[in-house]
Amino acid sequence: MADVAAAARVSTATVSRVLNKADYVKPATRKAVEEAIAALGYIPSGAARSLSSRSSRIVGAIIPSIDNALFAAGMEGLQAHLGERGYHLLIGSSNYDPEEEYQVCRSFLEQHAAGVIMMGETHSPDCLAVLERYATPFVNTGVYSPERPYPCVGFDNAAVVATAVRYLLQLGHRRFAMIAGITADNDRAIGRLRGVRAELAANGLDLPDERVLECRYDIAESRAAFRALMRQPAPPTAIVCGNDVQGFGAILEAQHSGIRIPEEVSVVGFDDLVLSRHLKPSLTTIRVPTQEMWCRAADMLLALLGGKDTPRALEIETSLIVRESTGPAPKR
Amino acid sequence: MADVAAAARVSTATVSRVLNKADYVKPATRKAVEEAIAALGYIPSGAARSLSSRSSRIVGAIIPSIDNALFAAGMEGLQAHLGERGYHLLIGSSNYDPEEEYQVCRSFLEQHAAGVIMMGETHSPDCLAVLERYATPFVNTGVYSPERPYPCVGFDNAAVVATAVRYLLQLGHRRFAMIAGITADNDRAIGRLRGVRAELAANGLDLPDERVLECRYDIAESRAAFRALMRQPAPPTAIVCGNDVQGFGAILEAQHSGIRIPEEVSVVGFDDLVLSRHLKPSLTTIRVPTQEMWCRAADMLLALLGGKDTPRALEIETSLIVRESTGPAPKR
DNA sequence: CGGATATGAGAAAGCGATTACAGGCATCCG
DNA sequence: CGGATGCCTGTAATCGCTTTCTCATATCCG
Repeated sequence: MADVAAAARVSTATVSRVLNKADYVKPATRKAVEEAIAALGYIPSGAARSLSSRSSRIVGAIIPSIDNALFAAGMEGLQAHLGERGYHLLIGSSNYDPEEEYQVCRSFLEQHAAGVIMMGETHSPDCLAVLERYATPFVNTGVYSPERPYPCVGFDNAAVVATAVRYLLQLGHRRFAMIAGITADNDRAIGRLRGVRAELAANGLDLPDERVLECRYDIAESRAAFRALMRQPAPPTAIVCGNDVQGFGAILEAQHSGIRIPEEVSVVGFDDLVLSRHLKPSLTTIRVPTQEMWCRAADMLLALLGGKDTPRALEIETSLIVRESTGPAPKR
Repeated sequence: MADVAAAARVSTATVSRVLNKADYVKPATRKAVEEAIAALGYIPSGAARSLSSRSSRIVGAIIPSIDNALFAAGMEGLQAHLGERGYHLLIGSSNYDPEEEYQVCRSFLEQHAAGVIMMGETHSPDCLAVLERYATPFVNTGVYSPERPYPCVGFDNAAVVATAVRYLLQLGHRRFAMIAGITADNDRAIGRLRGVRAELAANGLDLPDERVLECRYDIAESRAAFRALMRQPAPPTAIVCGNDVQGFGAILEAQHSGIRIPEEVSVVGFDDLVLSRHLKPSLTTIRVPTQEMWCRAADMLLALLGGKDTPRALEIETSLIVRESTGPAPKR
């Protein structure tokens, strides 16, 4: 910076003013500084900046796994969105483990993250404590709980999945099963399971434990789960999956084992990944505008950061996308 | 840090020594400091650290797109690998544009990245210049060019794709087509196209322009490309795809339009994504150990950083995975 | 037992920015 | 024409840490 200042024959303070757009700087001076910057190929030091200004333009996002089309798409959108606003995105993955989430969070704070966006609302006490201690605001995504004190952007997983269940009920299905995500420490997975149970109960139906299989969001495991469900003495006529990847597993396993979807069994997913519309049969699912969700979460976080007032809970609209994997319940 | 020092009744210098593992610190002193750190929930400032030590434990990775299963998996592995070594990973996407790559690179340098890993070997001159100016080492991945001066970890795309072509030739195929990635500014896509052309030429076969369709790594576009190829007056009997996503497009389009794979046409992909083995028919492809590639690239970068000597070009082993999407050329 | 040699810890000078605070110089007004 | 005002720019302290000196103490050896 001193080099730039010398080249432009000004002080470093003036260079700083040019860099930070603010304040009064005579156009001629500004031009001279900008030329010096360009000529020297100068890149300001983010470290020195955030040290000196006690603020960084860094936002951290913690997702369960980068290797998941849903989160990857979200990060792609979030990065672009933050980039346009002059912020940098730090990405970390928690592997669905609150302890890992806490560690990632610490590393973000080490980097002076101005704010953090996390998936879900189940966080370790340590994590919340450290965010509190460093006065770092955060937003939960993928969940909508206006009654809780934490800012969130998302939807009510239980309520949303219930719409899919209602649709299946209308089609005449009475024997349901669920391929659920691992519910341990995963409020979204828990919510979806609870939503299915509740909606069925409201209609006088039961979802017995043997028809709820938990597995990871992984095609091979989901295929195995689907196979196991369909081999039961009285197989379900409708299977609700925790997300689209599990839905893919069901459809692909059906293709391999000759089970006809939706004639023998209907399948619904959750998320509406790109592939869902292309499989055969295409997958009925819940569309979640992921990128929008992350961008709105970023907006909320930036508002919190800027001291602007903002609603502390934002509901994201989802919709049921009916495709080929669901149909009338087979006659028995 | 001063608080910690006060609590442990030592100087900040000693706290620093404890934090940085090195130097002589009496066990009792070390223990006192560590307890103070824990008690106060102290997190050292990465900014101050890298400012003061003129070095950071940050590595930047620039990939074309986060929203691509291949790169996402790579980043997942890379992050874990770097994390184990006490490094942080910064991820940026270039959107296949050298100018964007340059901008991402600048932002990494702003954050004092100690080194950078980039995809491919086609970079803007500005990008190379700025890395040079800030004495920041980098490694190219996904390519193997020992004759070039830049460190790289990957494979020879042309040579690797040629193995798939040879396999198809053995099956009796003579009329080839290719669904290639967009070749502009993409040396991997160019290499794969060149490899197919060269291997065919070596066998006296031609790959006319009308049987080479470029499209993005996107299922919808690839489906359209497959459809277009199969509607030609004399459709190909073998289609080489630029990557697995394009292969998925081919298989899914075939499912929808009733074209039988491999009876009517054989399809090969590239990368071996998880889905490839689960589709029906499953996709013959080239397996690329992505995570290993990125981790080896990280190792090379860290060696460069640490001044250790290391080969400056490392070849990653790939292999042809034969599955159901390829078969003998149909009799005409 | 005295002086050389390790060993452990502190003082203080930066690292590269930001930002009060201060001040120069036109301009403007009475 | 003098002083107030406002625009622009510079000086220097500061951010939280690392790291070089420096020094005190403990250890060792002849």
